[in-house]
Amino acid sequence: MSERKVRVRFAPSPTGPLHMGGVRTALYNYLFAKKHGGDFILRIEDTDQTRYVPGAEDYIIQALTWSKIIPDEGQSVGGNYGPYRQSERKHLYRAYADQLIESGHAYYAFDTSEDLDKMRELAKQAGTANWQYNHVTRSHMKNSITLSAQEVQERLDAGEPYVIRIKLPRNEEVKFEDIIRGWVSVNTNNMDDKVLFKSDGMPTYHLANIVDDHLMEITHVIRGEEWLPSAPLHILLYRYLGWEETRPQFAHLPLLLKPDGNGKLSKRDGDRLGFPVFPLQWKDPETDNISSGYREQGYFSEAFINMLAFLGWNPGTEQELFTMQELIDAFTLERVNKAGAKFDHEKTKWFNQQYLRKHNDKELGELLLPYLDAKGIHTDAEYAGKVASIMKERAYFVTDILDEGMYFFEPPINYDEKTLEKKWNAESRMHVENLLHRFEALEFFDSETLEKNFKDYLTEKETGFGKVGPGFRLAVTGQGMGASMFDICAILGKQETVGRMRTALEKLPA
RNA sequence: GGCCCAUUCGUCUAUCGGUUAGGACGCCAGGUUUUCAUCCUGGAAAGAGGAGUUCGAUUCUCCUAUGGGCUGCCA
Repeated sequence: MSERKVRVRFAPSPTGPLHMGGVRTALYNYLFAKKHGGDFILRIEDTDQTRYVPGAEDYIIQALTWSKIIPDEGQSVGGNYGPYRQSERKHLYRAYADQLIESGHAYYAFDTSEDLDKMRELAKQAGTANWQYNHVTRSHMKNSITLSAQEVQERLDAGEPYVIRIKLPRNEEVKFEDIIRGWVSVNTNNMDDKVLFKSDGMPTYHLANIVDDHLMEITHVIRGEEWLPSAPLHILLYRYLGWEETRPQFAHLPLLLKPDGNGKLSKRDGDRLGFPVFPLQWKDPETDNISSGYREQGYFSEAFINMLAFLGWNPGTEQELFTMQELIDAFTLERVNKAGAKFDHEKTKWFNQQYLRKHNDKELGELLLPYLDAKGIHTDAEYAGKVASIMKERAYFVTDILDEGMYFFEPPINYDEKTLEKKWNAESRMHVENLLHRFEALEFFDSETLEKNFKDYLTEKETGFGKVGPGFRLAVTGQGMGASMFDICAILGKQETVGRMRTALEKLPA
């Protein structure tokens, strides 16, 4: 057992915006690293130049920054194991592919993509299993196993395109112990001779991944379940490269599933079911299509992260609200589930509501200012904070406070029609008029005074709340429901309140 | 099709052989509230099916079913 410092990496491919499943993978890596006093490394796996999407790498960094998953090493922060972008490490990989050829664990293959497509098509038409380049079929293909050494050399010298494939042994059981899943075993007869080095001079994921993890001294590979089938190949690569001693341990995470039906959560599901699948908004550089993001939808990153942490992991206690530090302290890979987790948007909203309540009124007031500003309303954080203090208990998002409480910031322009129809009549009109006069005479305009005064009025008139309240609310807020009228009036202040009552008496039908 | 992985309330999950199978979201009912929301109380709701091991299986093994992943010179 080595005493190596824990080093993990998150290795996304910049082929588009990072989706929430990717953020969770990054999060688990981060939590594991911090829990063990280790390093969290961000490595960009851009070996497929055809799928490169401009802006994707920047998006990944911004998404992690917003999520407060901060890399210790990476292209943007530096480190002693760089570069951290595989396209800039291109020169490193070839030597390892050559090493594998020399040791007999890899070979040149000259078959073109078209050749292979044809083979697959033929197999499909014959109704047989998928065609694979493996220990059986390789003896019928153009490669350095079937061709003479001289012909191979001639083709190489002539600059003919080729790839380098791993040469898998026959009928060998490859076993490894996954931290989350336990022992996993695959027979090499069921695996194929994967391409390690492409004809464009770039390594494939398989080679680059192993080489980089080794060179960067990665101790634990924590990645999605979609990699489980190729893990045995990676095990073999470590063995053939002579790196078994320092081979990282593997942990394959369960997938995030769509809320309804089954299958991996995808961008489409978010559009279809009305929730974001991306942490940040993303504008597709080609189509200009916009995909919504949690940040733009008004989620606190802490709520988003807390929710993600619980999708596939739990601490075994009944605590559900965790700060990042608490997550770090509580996290263990052993408590990660094996089965995929369906995403639940309702629970996500609930998490946000919980975090909303954790903020004090002043903080909420400050958070409201930019939204108010956007509406052309200029006020101060203190006033917005007062509004937040009585509106926050009915809000899931900061913006709910405005959606349901715009009347705090501007007088009602329209009055709720239903309430107008049902509750506004000669009697309620008279009550508002009477209240107006009483309120005008008040010296103090706090909630308690107003309530007492209002109730005294009810007693005097020998009437009930139901006869007076709705009309009063309508006159001041234009709404039929909402927070305590006394709180509302106290915040609006005497002048504004009586002014609105007066306006209502003028504007509303007699 | 083949290989691999998985399977507890609608959803996220607890349980590491013996529990009235617990919690949370959501849902329903009642209470509080002038109203809405909050809050409080209560309720409905689960071990895929079948064998085996065991004094005893949700828990261990096997089979079946179902679901998922992979099966590219993509990651």
